[in-house]
Amino acid sequence: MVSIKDVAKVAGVSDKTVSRVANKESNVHPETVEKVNEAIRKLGYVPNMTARMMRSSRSTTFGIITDYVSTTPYSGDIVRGIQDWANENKKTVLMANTNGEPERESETWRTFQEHRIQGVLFVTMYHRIIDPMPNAVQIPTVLVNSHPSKKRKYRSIEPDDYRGSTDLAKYVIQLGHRKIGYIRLNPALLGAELRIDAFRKVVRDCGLSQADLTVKLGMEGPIGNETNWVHQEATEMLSGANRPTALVCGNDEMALQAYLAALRLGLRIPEDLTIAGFDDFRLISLGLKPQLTTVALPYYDLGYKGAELLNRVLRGETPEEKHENLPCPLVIRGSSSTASPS
Amino acid sequence: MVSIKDVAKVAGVSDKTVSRVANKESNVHPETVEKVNEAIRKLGYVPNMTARMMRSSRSTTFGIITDYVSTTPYSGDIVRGIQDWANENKKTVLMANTNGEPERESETWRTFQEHRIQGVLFVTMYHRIIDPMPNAVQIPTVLVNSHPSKKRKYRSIEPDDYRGSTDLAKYVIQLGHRKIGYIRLNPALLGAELRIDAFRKVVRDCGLSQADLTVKLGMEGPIGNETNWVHQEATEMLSGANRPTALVCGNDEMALQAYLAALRLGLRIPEDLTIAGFDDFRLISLGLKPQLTTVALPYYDLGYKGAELLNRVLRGETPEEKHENLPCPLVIRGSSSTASPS
DNA sequence: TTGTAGGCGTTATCAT
DNA sequence: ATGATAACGCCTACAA
Repeated sequence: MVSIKDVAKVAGVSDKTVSRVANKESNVHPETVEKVNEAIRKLGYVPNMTARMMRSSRSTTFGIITDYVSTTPYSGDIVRGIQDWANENKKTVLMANTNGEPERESETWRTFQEHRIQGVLFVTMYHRIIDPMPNAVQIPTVLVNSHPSKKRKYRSIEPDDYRGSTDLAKYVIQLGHRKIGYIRLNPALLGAELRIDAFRKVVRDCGLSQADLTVKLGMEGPIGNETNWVHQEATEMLSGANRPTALVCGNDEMALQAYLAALRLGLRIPEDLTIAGFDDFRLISLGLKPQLTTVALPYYDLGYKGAELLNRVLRGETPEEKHENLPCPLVIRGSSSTASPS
Repeated sequence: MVSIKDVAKVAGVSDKTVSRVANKESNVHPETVEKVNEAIRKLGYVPNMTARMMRSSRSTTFGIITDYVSTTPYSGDIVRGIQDWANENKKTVLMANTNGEPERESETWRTFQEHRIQGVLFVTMYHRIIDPMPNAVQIPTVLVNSHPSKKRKYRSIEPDDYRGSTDLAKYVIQLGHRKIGYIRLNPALLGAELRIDAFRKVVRDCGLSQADLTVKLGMEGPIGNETNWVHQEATEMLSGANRPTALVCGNDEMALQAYLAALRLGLRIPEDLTIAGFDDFRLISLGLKPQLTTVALPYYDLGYKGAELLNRVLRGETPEEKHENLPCPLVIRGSSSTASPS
């Protein structure tokens, strides 16, 4: 490989001068700069980050640890967000996936240490409580899309499920719906509780009785292999004479099930029934016809702002144990409309 | 940071000996190994890859370039496949995403050169023909999920759309269906042609007349912002007296549209109508009820075997311009059944 | 404005 | 089986 010395020889200057030019330092004679740059071009010299990093012991690499398995497709947007931030700020990104296996997680921490990484973004595919690496590792870390367990101190950046669900509830009630069905998310997810709590609170605050809100459990069991009651529950809920005029689902996958159930019962959406979901999984939310009203998960922003947060942490600008909450915007589409006067 | 010299001092040996132990070289006295390892443990020494790489100029890092935008969620599985292979083979993975922007692509090549990466996996989110980086870069590269344009020589690994579609066509015909509808993929996708060509050939080979196969275009326009005719076309196709008993769609997104259209027409699936898709986007294929028969895209394997192929290339074990095709397995689920005797 | 000396942490080479 | 010395490519510190 062509090194700084080769360039120096061709340009007829010292290697240090080449270094200066390569780093765009001031105090180099313009003519010299020109000369050196020409040599660089001629030889196709590309600086060696490895050497640069070693000498200055200043890394510009972030590590990403994910726990993806084949579920939760759009959570990959978190990584895109991180990469965009990294690209804009001249950082490089080293990535590893644990498949959720603790052994691979600790291997990864080790590898990242070996590479003298600046900091780590620990990305989970769904919103939950975690406790990364029991064995002490001292690389600065930010949790993305998860909340740290009490034991350790980590900064985190998370979606504001509670607020998003509040907005959705208010919207549905403002549409005039007074009989509302709600099919709950798997309780194993942190979002499940936040979303139903928020929804219940709004219902109460708006003066509706709890009887106007019918809540059913849609899924349960281990993530990725849950039992799914949604179609059945929705069918039952929508078959009664006193059926709800709006059916809210814990997420878009469940909304799809409810949607199918409604169509099979001959209900028109949104004229006869308003359906809404959560997550904005576009394969579903944009795939349905009419498209699905839903609360979007800010995956991309979680990544982008997570990287930003990590950067602030590295510069000592952020206190320990700081948690950021990112808004989950309500996306209104065709599956919801005002309650028809019945 | 604690270095090899610190360990040497504590263990009372030379730094080279520590190096030997760290690299598990033979010809070190067992007692010495023990002594050194204890010092390593005591000091928490972690080797510095940066320095190691510099000295031996042997990199163990693969670069991944993706062109993801927010569409095509499951293509992230390609990356998972790569990461799994990398993990199993002690490679590290540097990642960058171009968002499809050429400027970012060339920045990325540059960055990878700076990091003295071993090789690059160029991953596209959908199956298409590409021509990476017009400006010559000499890092060994394997294209994953795309086919090189004629101009340059690249190895590639791609899904066998043709074969997958052939299997699906045979299956549908074996079920006894004689009137078949087919809604085509956006012609901008490489898979579109492969899939319809294969389908047509099987129909011909099985002695059906072309009149028994009704082909409609389902989507067109720029990827990510296409015009969608599927629901409309499906409704039309299924409304006629002489309607098809099986409706095959270019992918699962389109199958969802067809599914909804069928339900709205009061058709039962699969009793009245067999529906099949392509891609196995599980949010849809497992979300529908009954679940969708489809041809799976081997995303994970593309990544895993792509990494494997790159590794072989790096070891000089693979000739130039070699293309691998990976099978797209037919996944039979509830949305398909034998044609009812009408 | 430019150059020299030295060292970052590791491994290659050659001795012992 | 172990060690001494040099070198990888770059940058820091200092000098000219």
